[in-house]
Formats: sequence, structure tokens, C-alpha cells
Amino acid sequence: MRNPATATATTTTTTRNSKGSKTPCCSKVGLKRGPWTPDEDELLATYIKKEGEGRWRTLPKRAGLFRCGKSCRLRWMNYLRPSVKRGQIAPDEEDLILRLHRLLGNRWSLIAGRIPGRTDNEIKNYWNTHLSKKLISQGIDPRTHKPLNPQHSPTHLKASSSSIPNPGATIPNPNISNPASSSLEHARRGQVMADKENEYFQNHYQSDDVAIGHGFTSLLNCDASGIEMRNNQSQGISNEEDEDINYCTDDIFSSFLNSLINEDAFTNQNQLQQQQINGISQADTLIASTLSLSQGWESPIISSNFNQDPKRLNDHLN
DNA sequence: AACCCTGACAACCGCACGGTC
DNA sequence: CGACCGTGCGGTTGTCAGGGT
Repeated sequence: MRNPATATATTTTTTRNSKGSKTPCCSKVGLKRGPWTPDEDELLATYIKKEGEGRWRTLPKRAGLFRCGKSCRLRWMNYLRPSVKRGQIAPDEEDLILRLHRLLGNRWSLIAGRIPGRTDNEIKNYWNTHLSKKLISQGIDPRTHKPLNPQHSPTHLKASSSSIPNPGATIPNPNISNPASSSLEHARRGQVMADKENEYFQNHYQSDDVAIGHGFTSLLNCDASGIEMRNNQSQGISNEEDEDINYCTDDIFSSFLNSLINEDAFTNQNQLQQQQINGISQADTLIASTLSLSQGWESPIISSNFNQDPKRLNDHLN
């Protein structure tokens, strides 16, 4: 429970992040919190249409709003932006969210980027309120997308599926050992994924050892707003790295994700469950391995191409 | 009518990271 | 090199509407 008193605190409070910098927050004197009024929305939307986005910290003052910059940005990004699609999540969107979550985990911004008009916040909320419960009711762990009942799971899946589901769980730290990461199974999963990555990138690049090494991680670096993100990220990096990031076009990102999303195994949940009961399938291994990339397990092809430097890989994944 | 409970989702918070000075 | 700024992300909390008692 948040203490209501903090909303009307009479002292200016700031917190410090790990780098020691001040992080202004909405608890500053005189700043309004809580739901936005139509008038505030109008002020914000009008100002941004006229002056453009950015400089969020000073925007409220310039726009005549008594809100913190973060609050303004959030309101614009999640609600006021013209491109934001309101209304019920369609069945096909729901299906896509499920597939992407299986691939990417709680990378809401990445997931949102694949669903036009939907924001990360909206998808996150929808997941927590609808989809996670739906999966649980189907006996599926929403975090791992594996059967909840350990009795029905293959031995090698028990470790990750026997826990109580926690939809809001933090993505595991790659540095913290994962049961799967220390096993032969991990090695096998990694090799399958490595083969799949190799196959994919060999089909899409002429220079294997260069492209493979950077391709997948570049893809994960891409976001919905791929172009914008590239523009931002490419600033201040070397030419060589810039060239690598240029591999990360929207087309490549799309086609690779689509190639994973459209795997037959994704299309039938019961079929997938049966495969898991009978024994791990290649598609399942691919899913697990792909998921592992976003959740901290290690893929040999990735690490080998990052000079055995998990930190660098992790940096790219994050 | 009043109260309680629950679900949905908007909003907030802490943190991380890249860039700039 | 360190301090600070701007921004984005994921997790958590607050608010409110609607239904049940």
C-alpha cells in the first residue's frame, strides 16, 4: 500500500539511482498525481502536437501542466498518442501476445512492438489480468509456458514447471545459475538453437561468421519502433558496430520472429502439451532455447560469437 | 441503500543505461 | 572520470466500476 501522505508531501524529495544522479519524482511539491483530467490531456496533446515529443522533464512547465515529466511521457505514450489503438484485444492479437511471450518472456516493449497500436503497458496489464489466468486455468505455467503439473512433465522440465506461477516474476539474472543451464540438456538445447540460428542466418547473410555472431542479438536489440531505436542506438557507436546494427532491419526482425512464431508447434497448445508429455520435441527445444536467450540461459552460438563474454551478450539482450 | 469484494487498467516507482558536460 | 540529465523498461500500486450480499 502506498502511503497517501507521500502524494501531498510538503518536502521536496528526490531519490538517487545507482549512479548517484537525482531522479525527480512526482512527490515534488505542487505536482499533481493520479488520474488525468480531460483538460490535462488536452493541454498535453496540444502542446506535443505543436512542439513535438522529448525534453519531458521541462515539458510540463512549458505546457502549463502540474505533473512530473515522467507522468506526462507515460500519459502520452500509453494513452494520448494518435497511434495508440484503444479497445478490446482481438483474438488474433491475444494469440500473438501468447506466442511472443513464449519467445521473449516479459519483454513487454518488444512484444508491444510486434502488435501495432498496442502499448507495452496495455499488453502487460492484459497479460497479468487475462492471459496468465487463462494459461493457469489450462494447466500451463504462464511464466514458462510449460505444464504446471510436474507429474505430467518430462523429468527435465520439472525443475522449471513445478514452482507456483508468478506472472510478474522478474526475468532471471543470467548470472544466477538456472537448473537448465547447468545440465547436458542445456547444452543440447543450446546446440539445437545454435543450429537453427546458423540455418536462419546462413540463409540471410553472405558472410556467416560475421552475420551470425551479431544477427540474433541485433534482432533482440531491435524494437518495435525499430528505425527510431536504431537511430537512437547508433549514435555514438563505432562504424563497425553501426554496420552490424544496420543488419537489424525491420524486415529481418520480422521475418526471423515470424519464422519462430509460425512454427507448427505454436499453433496448437494441446499438441505442444502432448509433445512435452511424450518428450521434448525439436520445436519445443527451439522455443525453450529461444526463450532462454531472453531469460538468461546461454546459447553457444551467441556466446562463441561474443568472445565468450556473457556480459556483452547480456548487455545486448538488455 | 450500504458495504464488501473483485477485476481491469491507468498510473507510479525504482532502476538502468546512454549521452553530455 | 564522475556528475548529471533524459529516457525507457518492468514491476507494483491505486483507483474505480460493477457485481454480490
